[in-house]
Amino acid sequence: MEDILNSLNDEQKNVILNNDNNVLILAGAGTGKTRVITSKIIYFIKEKKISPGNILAVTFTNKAANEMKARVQNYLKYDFDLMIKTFHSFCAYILRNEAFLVNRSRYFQISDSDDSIRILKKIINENKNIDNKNANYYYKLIQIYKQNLGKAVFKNIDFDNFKKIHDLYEEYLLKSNCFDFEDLISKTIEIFNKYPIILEKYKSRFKYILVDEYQDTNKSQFELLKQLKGDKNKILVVGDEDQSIYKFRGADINNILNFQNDFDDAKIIKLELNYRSTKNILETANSVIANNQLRLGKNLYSNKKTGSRIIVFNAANEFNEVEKIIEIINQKSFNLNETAILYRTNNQSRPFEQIFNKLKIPFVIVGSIAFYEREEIKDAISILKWIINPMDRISFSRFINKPPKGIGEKTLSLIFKESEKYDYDILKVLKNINKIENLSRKICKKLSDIYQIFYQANDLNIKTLDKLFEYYLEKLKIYEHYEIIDSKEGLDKVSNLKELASSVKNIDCSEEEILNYLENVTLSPVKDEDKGKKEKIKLLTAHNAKGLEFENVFIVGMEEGLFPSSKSMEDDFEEHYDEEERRLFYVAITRAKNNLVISYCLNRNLYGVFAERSRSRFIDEMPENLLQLNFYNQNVNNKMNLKNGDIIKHKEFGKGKIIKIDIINGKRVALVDFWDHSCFELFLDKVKLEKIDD
DNA sequence: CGGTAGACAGAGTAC
DNA sequence: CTGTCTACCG
Repeated sequence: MEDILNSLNDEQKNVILNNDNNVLILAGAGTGKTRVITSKIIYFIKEKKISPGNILAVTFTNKAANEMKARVQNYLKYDFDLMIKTFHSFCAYILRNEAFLVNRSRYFQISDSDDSIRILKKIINENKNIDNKNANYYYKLIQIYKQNLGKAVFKNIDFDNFKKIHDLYEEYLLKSNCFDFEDLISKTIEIFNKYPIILEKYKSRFKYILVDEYQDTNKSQFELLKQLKGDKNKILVVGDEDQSIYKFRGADINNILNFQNDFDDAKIIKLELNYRSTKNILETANSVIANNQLRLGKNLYSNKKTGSRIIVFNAANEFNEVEKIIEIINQKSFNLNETAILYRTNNQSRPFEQIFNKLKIPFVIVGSIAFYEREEIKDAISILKWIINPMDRISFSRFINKPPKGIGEKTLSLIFKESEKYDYDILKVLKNINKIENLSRKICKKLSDIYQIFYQANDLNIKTLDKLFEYYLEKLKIYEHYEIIDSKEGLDKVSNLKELASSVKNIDCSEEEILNYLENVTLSPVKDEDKGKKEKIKLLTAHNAKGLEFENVFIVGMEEGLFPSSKSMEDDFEEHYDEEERRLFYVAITRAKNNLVISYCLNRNLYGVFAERSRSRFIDEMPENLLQLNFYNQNVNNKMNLKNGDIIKHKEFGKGKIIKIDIINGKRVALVDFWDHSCFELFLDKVKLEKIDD
């Protein structure tokens, strides 16, 4: 233990040695908070002789949880049951034990947002009398409603209409023996409220509750912590209000701002010594975030060198931006593996992918869970989900008609209706499929064939999950289904399915293992970053970059409307409307250890048309004396090198040919012969033209 | 029921 | 420009 304490600075030691209070550790970026939290756990176990089973540590990502677990176990050198989980997996754990109290079995499956939206689409289609809003809209409302534990918090919506859809959706989940993401939290709370004896069980078990990323907790997660926190146990939360960037999924920054009021004897300990970034980078970050009002306040300092200035440049458009970045990388000989490109929205990766591919520059898109969102992967997983939980309507609907065999909405409705006779067990419906009237002979035969596939699997005694996948994908003709689509796409899908199968070679086919696997896949799919360690540039969103660090960081697309995003600001027309976006920018800046480069485009293709952009307000908040500015303000039409004879497209006038380009009063004017109009003179700095190849 | 064409709307972050 | 929804036909 001495060695651990010695490796900590005074701020950090303070955390370890303070055990009498409920504590908020206000930990700035790069101040070693993971180290502190794991040291604390080790201290509890070794010095305070607290049994590992009495400690609960909650995080937001499985990655963080696993890291923490690994560090603690590595130090203590023996295996024990450490309850280090994400909010969602912790609640799933409780629900596996107590689900019957909310009318589910322990084999419940988790409906992800995609599944939930499918359910809502179905409901909307079947109830033509409801408001014609889309499924996404209702999904969002339902999540908010659940996060607020059933309090109607919305203004300006038809609550009765909403409630009707909500109730139908709940019924669907209930009959499917499923929970959605928010249910995991809210149903746990419901159980704790209804059955104090159950709550008491967990409350007395967890003597110490540690919470990571406290600034990201939402209303229901806060409520859950409040429930678990009794008179006798202590809570220690770690967070940074300046890194609260998950408002869109309900995170409430007030939880961290009000910690001292919410818990008695609460003490705040600040960690401000940053180990990550150069002084220049840190000072830039400090200046930017100082513009926020909603803060507890802290000022990071660094013992590292001053470092080079922050490069800020602009580019003609998003392709030019990529080219300039490549130039900088080459010029400065950045190590690709230590270089990250951060953007606000996922689709901004495109120009990078295109150009990197063309130039054979190795890259990886980090953190996209795209693999598990693919149609074919979800199909395959839905088969497993349905085996474990034969009530799961949404999973059943997903694979049953692939390849197409005439089983559509109508047949499904009949099957679901019939399932009422068997406690909603759809497998039993298939077993007795002949008993359904109004079902064509053909469909009946198909369904009973499918039943045979599932029935026979029992006799085969399949040992590992990959073999099980192979069996069903083969027998259900799903490989065939995708192979028949004679295109690259179909082949990609088959190879993705094979990849999925080979990723589960080591997983046993026991019910418990499969249950566990399905939960992991839904709550924390393995992300691409984990695969392969080859030298590659990382592409990722600023959100995904949280918690990571790189030698060299590029933050691109720093334009008004994009970063800060206009969408995000629509949500929030209050006083502090751009603060969340500023925090996100702050998170992005503080990822950089040594080199930081910021860029924006003068023009960007949106909806297929080039639109002029203006630079982000956040750029102007960076201290100019720390920057190396590289702006040019050449008009982009000039940059396009328009010349006589070029074919261009104008938004209003359509296509035309440039007859000549003149300079009038210092401005470039093009005379264009439009195909559908006569000739016009256009000031090139005023109009938006798109050059066309033909 | 399934496939497709053509209209239409729509760019945001994710457990 | 791209993905999604709708309407219609086989």
